[in-house]
Amino acid sequence: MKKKEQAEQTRLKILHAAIGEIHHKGYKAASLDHILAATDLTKGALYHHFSDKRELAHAILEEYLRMLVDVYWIKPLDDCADPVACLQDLIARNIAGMPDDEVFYGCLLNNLANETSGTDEELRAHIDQIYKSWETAFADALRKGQKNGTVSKAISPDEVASFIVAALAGARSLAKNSKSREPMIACGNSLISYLGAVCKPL
Amino acid sequence: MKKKEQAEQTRLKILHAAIGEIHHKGYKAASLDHILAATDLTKGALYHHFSDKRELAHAILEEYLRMLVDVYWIKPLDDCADPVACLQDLIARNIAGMPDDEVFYGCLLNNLANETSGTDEELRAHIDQIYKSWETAFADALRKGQKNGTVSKAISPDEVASFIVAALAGARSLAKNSKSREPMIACGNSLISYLGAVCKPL
Amino acid sequence: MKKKEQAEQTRLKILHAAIGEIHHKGYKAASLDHILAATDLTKGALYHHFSDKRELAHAILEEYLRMLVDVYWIKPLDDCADPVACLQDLIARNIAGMPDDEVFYGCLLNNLANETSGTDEELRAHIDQIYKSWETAFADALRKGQKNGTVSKAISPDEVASFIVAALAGARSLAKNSKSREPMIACGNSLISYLGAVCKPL
Amino acid sequence: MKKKEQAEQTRLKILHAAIGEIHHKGYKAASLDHILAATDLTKGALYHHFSDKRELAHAILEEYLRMLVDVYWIKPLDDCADPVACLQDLIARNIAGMPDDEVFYGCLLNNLANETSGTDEELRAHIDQIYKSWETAFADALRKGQKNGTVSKAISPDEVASFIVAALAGARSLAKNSKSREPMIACGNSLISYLGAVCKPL
DNA sequence: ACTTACGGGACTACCCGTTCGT
DNA sequence: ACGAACGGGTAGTCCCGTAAGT
Repeated sequence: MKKKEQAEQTRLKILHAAIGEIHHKGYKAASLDHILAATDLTKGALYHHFSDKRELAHAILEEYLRMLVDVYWIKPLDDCADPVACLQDLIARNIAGMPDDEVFYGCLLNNLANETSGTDEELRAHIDQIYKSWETAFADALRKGQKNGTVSKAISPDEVASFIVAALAGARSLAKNSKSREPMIACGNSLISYLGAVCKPL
Repeated sequence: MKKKEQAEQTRLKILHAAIGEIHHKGYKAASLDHILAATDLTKGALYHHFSDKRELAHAILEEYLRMLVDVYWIKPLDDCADPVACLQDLIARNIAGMPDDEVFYGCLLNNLANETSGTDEELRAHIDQIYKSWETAFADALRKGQKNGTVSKAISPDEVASFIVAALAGARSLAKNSKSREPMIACGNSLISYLGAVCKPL
Repeated sequence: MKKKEQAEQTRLKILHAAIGEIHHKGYKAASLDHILAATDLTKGALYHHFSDKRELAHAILEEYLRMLVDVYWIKPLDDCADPVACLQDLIARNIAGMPDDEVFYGCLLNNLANETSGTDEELRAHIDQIYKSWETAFADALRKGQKNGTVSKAISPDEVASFIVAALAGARSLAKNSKSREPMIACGNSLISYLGAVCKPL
Repeated sequence: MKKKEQAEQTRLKILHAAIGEIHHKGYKAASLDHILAATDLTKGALYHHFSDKRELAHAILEEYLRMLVDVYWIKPLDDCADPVACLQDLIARNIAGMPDDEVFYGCLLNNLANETSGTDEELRAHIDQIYKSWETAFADALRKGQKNGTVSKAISPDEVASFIVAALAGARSLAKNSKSREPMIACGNSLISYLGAVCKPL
């Protein structure tokens, strides 16, 4: 049973190196050789654990990015009485707590989406699924707020959810491109204002 | 004198084909051979007019994308008395008027930004410059509004401008990835609400 | 004692899958991984029973192809009083009774011979040995016929035997390549005419 | 105009090296790197003149093997009054005149046919076309003989043609595999007997 | 101004074989 | 006896860029 653990360790080592390489260079520009050079492994190990490069991307989506979205954006909304306040808090904390290199390298999910969704239908669908789960969590929270009277009934939860995700994704793009935190701060402040002004009941 | 025009025509033919290929496949995945195959030209023509692939991208940025931003987002704000109304109108019209394939292939500027800004400093700076001019136009309009009393003095023009651009860019990302217009509509509606609720003076 | 049988069963399972894969794809193009995928086994099993890919080919030759030649071409000539008639009958029956896919995939022995004999001396020798036993059976039968007067003494049994085998092998090549049974029928008819016209005593 | 000739020279250099490599190692086992190492050229030159490995094979078929068949087997039958005699002569001369290494490496056309026809439909069709032109030349000659009374009307020209080609191809296989000229001599003698005994009119 | 020929390198995707464990 | 993990190497493809020619 030692072997199984060791193998899983190896798999994760490759996955981690792949995350780094793809985050830094992009999916297409990422080189499997570089990924392996970052580990102490060789081609054999890689192609034992992953059938090809696309499978690596799928694994990153499923085992890494989905978890990140879950931990940072979905889980914290469980059992939230006042979704507007929760979302404001969540946005503020996530932006403030984001490490510099995360800001400068951009959002891996967003990067992957932009680069692959046009050419790889399966990857696109996979990414879409993750984005959808993100939006759904926001929308569900807002719907709950509409029921308990903390959220204005005039807004469409689905639209607001999609808007917030879009704004956050766009801000990460701008931040990466301007090598500056400012777009994210601007986006955070604006979203907080927006939520307070538009989504609260009269 | 005719020769000069013919040559310029050739240059533009390549530029056009490059725009299409890069928009569809992405910068790295775009192949110079494919670009040329889409024209009736060969390597010699390309490398006569452009020093290398990066220069092609720079030309696309300078001669195509900068113009698009100008025509669609900056020029329409000249001589605008009520910037909030102008922006709301602009956003609504741009989203409604965008053709389907533009929606599905995403924003070329945004695609380029995501793919190249991490690895090519010059391209990043060039793209940033275009984004900045976009944001500046929005911010200037808002500042003018603050002076003539049509815009709330409580908001930061720079932050709001950055926020709007970020939201639009993010929405285009989501739309491309979900193969649907919905994220853009949601974003448009929400931005319009936001502008009305937050940026108007009391 | 049961273990031994089970192991032998495993060996045969691999051998069978290898025969199929090599027949369809050729020796070089055949993949050990594909062969194993066609069974429910893995590398460990293969390399337990066979030292390497070449050994697999040797096993196919020794345990499968030699047997086929024996059953279809050598055994039927035992105790044959009139070898010309026997050969004519044998050729006609073998061609008529050959299933379509056998026709279209060609003769495995011939395929192996063409592909490996130039690069692997041991395989070449092994294949040659099988061909030789085939020719020898024909030649011996003809010699016996010469003794009992049913075969013309003017012909060289060795040459005729070699000729028949060559014609049959060539016809299978042509049939495979033309995806048609016709070359084999033409060859069968012609060989029968040849035997009747040339090998019968005056 | 110098450049065009130089380029054609380059193309032929690659083609020649490819013929050698594929003849010696087989199609699948042939390495493009080895082919190029045999010339003073690099990948760029190869992929400028040929789109891929299969195209190389097609070029060998079209520009080399078709010509060989033409020169050695088809052209000599033009203006032949007595096809049986012509064929007998042709077969004898071709076998006698064949250099040793040609015998030992086998017939490139036959090798290609055996190795590729099962997996590449286009190559199969191309090879078939060449074999067909070969058979047709034999059959046409025999038909002419039937008209002028030098060939028995009892035989089917198409079947006999196919048979001769099959026998010759098979003999080259056996010769290659046995590293001996004997199978070809046996085949030549037997075909000559066959033609005399079966195809001559009574 | 533009074409054709070519250099030279990189990438992914295999493949065969070994080793360790069970 | 067999499974699973991994080593190590090579193959074909394609790509960007150069340079000589016209």
